[in-house]
Amino acid sequence: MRLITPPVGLTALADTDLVGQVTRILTQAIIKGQLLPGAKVVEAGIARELGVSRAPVREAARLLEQQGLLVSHPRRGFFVRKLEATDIDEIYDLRICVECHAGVLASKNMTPANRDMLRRQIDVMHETAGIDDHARQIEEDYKFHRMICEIAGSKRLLRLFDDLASELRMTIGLIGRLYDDPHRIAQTHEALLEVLEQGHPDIITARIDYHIGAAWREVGKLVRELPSSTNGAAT
Amino acid sequence: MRLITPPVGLTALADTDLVGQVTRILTQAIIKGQLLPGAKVVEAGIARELGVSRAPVREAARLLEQQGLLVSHPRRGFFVRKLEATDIDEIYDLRICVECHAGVLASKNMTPANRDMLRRQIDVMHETAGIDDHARQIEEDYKFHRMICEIAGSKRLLRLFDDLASELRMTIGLIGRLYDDPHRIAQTHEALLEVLEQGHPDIITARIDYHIGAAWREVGKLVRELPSSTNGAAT
DNA sequence: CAAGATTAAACTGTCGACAATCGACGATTA
DNA sequence: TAATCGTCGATTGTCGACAGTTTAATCTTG
Repeated sequence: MRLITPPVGLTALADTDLVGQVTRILTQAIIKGQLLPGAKVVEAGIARELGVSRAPVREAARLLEQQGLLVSHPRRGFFVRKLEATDIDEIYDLRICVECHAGVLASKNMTPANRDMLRRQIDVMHETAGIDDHARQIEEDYKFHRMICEIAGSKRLLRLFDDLASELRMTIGLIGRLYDDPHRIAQTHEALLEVLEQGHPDIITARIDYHIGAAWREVGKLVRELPSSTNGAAT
Repeated sequence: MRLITPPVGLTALADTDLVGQVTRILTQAIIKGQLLPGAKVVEAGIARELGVSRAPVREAARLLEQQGLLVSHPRRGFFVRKLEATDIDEIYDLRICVECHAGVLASKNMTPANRDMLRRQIDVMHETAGIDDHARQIEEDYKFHRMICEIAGSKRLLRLFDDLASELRMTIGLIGRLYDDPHRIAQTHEALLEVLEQGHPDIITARIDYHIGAAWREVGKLVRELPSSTNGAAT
């Protein structure tokens, strides 16, 4: 069977997928702090506000639960997850494990195109370093690390990174500021890129371990300084 | 309205936590091969067969999608995921990454109680080695590895392992038999436990890397031997 | 006035229904 | 004859409703 009508290269039009939209909106609301940690997510309320029924909201909430942004107490509803210090530790610990691996894989797939992509991202980081938009700066930082996972070439690795990043984003509103000078952070990434190009697994691992470990220590310090909402959302 | 889609032979269920039950039942149906890879999962059919409405079934399907057991084609429904050879590779690659890390963490938390638990599990593996129940043998193997993740003490690490194992379980019906003598596999785990007790990170990593790598190579060989359903579940 | 009991409101879990959409099959045309 | 179009049944996406449970608000009582 031959191809009868040749494709003309049109972009598929936006699906009116409500579940996906609700998921994105809720995620943004949590990141932006409109939904504070521990807050109850009332299905009917969200549904009314968005002009949809509860069914899509419930399905979206289940997704966000699986993703770690919400917790579900049966018969009582969904609540915005409260990240404890131990959660932060777990996430950063996994990040190190995962990103070290991604780095090694990525270095094997390193092409000029990939190198340029990373290089350009570092440029973007330098550009946004001057602007007073911490959320944006953190986001550009994530983008760089995400690229490494993309280059590693494993869908599951990438999804894992996205999940972890998504959980960490919750803390942006909490922390509110970067833990170091943005330019300095960008420079750190230059060094990281250099090591990736060189391609020695041990060195890459050590470097990424230190890189993320540094962030871990700083964020951990900040989190422990905070009023540190003591309860665990249980009862 | 007649029954259009043929029943899959699912059992009835209780009346609380429907979503959880449907999730478990569908998972089992996939593992046991009642729902073959590529098969369409008709919401109404499943719902009718289980005696519930479509709402819980949809939510369960969404969970299984996030978990990688199902894929969703918008407006066309859910289908049982088809694992390609590259998927197997990704999963085992991640398993190595994750379980090496878990092993190192676990060795730090190693207590007599933990040691005994692992030891007993190896005994169980030896016991079931004689029985002609390959699914059971594989399950006991997973249990041992899961214990290591439990001992590691990170909820996220454990969940990650469960997700990966869940995806791999899909292949049990596909592979159908163990890739090696069960007793020999059990012995391998004894060596693994020994290394864990000793507590040298590098040795642990190397050992687990080799241990899982061996399974990877064997399973990979089996998968590539199969008719290897070439298409991607489209149409 | 405080603590427990009681009642009312709100919310979740689940269901059945309806319109929009998809895939299959047969009709149509060159 | 083969490719395209039109039609129809099956299935999804979404909705509004109802029962049971949880939460709060109010009342009772020592």
